[in-house]
Amino acid sequence: MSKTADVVHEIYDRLMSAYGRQGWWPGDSDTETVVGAILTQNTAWTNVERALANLRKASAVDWAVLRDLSDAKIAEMIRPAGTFRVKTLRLRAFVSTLWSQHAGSLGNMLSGDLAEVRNRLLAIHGIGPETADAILVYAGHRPSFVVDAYTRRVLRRHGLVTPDESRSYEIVQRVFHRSLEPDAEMFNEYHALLVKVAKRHCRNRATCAGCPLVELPHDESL
DNA sequence: TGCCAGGCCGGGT
DNA sequence: ACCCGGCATGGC
Repeated sequence: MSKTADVVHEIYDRLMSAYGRQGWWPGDSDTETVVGAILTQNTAWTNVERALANLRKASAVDWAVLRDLSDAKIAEMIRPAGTFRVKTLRLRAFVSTLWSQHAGSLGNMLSGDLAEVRNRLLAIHGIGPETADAILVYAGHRPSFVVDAYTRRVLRRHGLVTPDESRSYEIVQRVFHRSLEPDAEMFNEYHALLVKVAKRHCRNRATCAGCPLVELPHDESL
């Protein structure tokens, strides 16, 4: 048992004890989860919710409906999410691939060999590593750890990766994959908990106090 | 008021 | 292999 794995487990246990289950995207359809994953790229979640509300009102959280909607209509509805022209094209690319390669079935698209499914997602214009993993975990219920800026920061701060290593998505993800059992439900919670703790405590030095991880060995300068 | 949010792409080094 | 500018709304 490596020391790294112990710390990775310890962090999870502490965050879960402090905050409990986050239950990200619990009642939403997998379809809405995918749309949300694309809309939330570099965007505050409150803005994504407005966009999703517009789509719901138009019954557009549906692959066939989205397929038949014009770019202009989609752009208008998702406008509150920001970068809406770009995201319209990204949704279009996803819908297009879903129909051309998977008969419009998300379940079909997300089943099969995990590495292959992930590579297929990455091949879609606008789906990068984080969005692909978010789709896999939160919509596909597959164990592929989501790495974001918060994740990198926590690993860095607690000495699980060097600042240099923390820039590599691959390296950061590997820390989790080598330390944890491949459990989609746990990966779901772990990522959500990291976002939670970082938002509360990592904004600046002053908010560090009270962090559930403050008693673990760490370097505040990171 | 500026900076940032649950990134990604394309072009340049 | 990295680094950077662009994308754009709403909240603090």
